[in-house]
Amino acid sequence: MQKLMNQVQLTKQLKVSCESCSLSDLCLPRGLNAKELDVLDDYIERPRNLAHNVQIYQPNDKFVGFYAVRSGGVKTYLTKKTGEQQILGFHLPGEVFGLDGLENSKQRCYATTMENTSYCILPYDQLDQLCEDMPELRHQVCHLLGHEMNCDHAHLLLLGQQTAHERLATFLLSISTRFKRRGFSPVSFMLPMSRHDIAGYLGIAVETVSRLFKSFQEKGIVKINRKQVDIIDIDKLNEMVANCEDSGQP
Amino acid sequence: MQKLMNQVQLTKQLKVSCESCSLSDLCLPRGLNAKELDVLDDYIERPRNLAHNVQIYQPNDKFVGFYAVRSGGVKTYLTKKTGEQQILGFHLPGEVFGLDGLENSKQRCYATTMENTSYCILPYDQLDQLCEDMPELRHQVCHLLGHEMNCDHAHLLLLGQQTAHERLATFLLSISTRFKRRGFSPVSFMLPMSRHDIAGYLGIAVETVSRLFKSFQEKGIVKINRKQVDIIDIDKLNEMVANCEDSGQP
DNA sequence: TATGACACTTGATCCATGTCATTTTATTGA
DNA sequence: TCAATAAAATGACATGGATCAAGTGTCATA
Repeated sequence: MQKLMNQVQLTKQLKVSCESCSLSDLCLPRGLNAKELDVLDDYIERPRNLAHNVQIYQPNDKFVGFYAVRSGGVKTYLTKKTGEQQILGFHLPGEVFGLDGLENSKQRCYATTMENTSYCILPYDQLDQLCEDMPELRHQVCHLLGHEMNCDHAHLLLLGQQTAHERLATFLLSISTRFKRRGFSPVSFMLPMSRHDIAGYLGIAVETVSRLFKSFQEKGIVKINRKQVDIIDIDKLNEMVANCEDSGQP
Repeated sequence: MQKLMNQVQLTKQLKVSCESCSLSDLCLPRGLNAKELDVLDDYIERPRNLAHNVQIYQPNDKFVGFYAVRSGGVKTYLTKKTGEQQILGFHLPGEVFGLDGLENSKQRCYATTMENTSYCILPYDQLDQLCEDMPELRHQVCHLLGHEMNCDHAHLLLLGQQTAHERLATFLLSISTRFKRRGFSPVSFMLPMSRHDIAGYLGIAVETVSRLFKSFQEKGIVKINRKQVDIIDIDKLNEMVANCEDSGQP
């Protein structure tokens, strides 16, 4: 019996369809009906596995399609000639990246794994074709693009107007929210990225990240042990960012 | 004869079709054939005129579609509760804005005119419908979205990794390029935005903008008179930003 | 041509972060 | 188990821009 179960699970894993993927309702297929999902499914290039710190693409690489993270984590970034990286985004399981290739069918930034990572590819030509007959998919793609854009805008506000304290608090809350979304604890998690990458995302120095983590800890807001984060006082974090974005709500 | 000419011109102006618009090959219709253009044309809401400093939309307003600037200039921005504005983009004639509404059919940022401005609206529902039968339009929309995204990414690099000098140089070169694109002088132009807005875009203080303009002028790079900019030494400007983005090219 | 109102400039001062140097801690691999 | 290496933390110091506080110029309106 146990053996049979394993067999079934193995088959499912081998198929790795969107339908069987636990992340599908966080990912691009969200909102599609079973039939639509089935069509889309046929075109998806099934998960590839990469080790830690492997480059997935770089500027001028041909744009093949959207990438969906299944496990692990990916960072996208631009660099200065002097080497500094500006991290554009961290991409966790269920999230999509690679949209920067849409403008000219060439990638514009770098994408690199932050740990052992598996991902799917949604080839753009097929996706585009499917959009012709599937309004729902079209909307889903636009929703996704709009979402990315709004994330970038929030990131611009962070880099342009927030203090280092506010930036780190915003960052922790963002990661927390995303763990929660996947059904994990929003107050106790393992960061997938290095201090260096956090600094690159927040536009501050690594040393500042270290010092701020220490300061947050001393204030009893979080407990940090290397990459393990435990949020002790999430209200305090929310308070810290209360003035940061004015969404027009009261 | 003269009278007839005027009559013809008047008719064309009244119609204000994309076909007759001098900006159409910079704008969304770029790349569409005459027939496609004609179909699109029917759906476009014809130019509206607004005075200086008028709000076009704000967060939570219903998303109606894309906006195309015909004349004047528009800024889009987010604000902190304390009032600071992070300018997300300046939108000059021929450029499109309002894409932030794609995520949830609600605008997420503010859009305000910077001078007397006229613009067209491309209603989203119709645009989406047209995309079904017009692959070229679909590609054009994706191209546009990709472009916006890449602009935001360059802006992130600017805010996260560049010095104030580099930021201002990058900004001047960007405006210069966009004037050139429209067929105007790339070295002598009138800025449509205030010092305050430049500061908000670059993530620095107004005072710093003033001092940097002065410093650039003393170095013989530009001549600034209020909003009138004359670029004296564009090579120097390019030099200043040479290390800023590494596009992977040699 | 006076009178605000506002945008911009300039100067003086301060401080939040960056930079550089060193130590500590974790990780890897022989 | 012990280097060897890399990542993170810490300390001392420097500084690019922010902030605050006057000024000056410009434009609109009466």
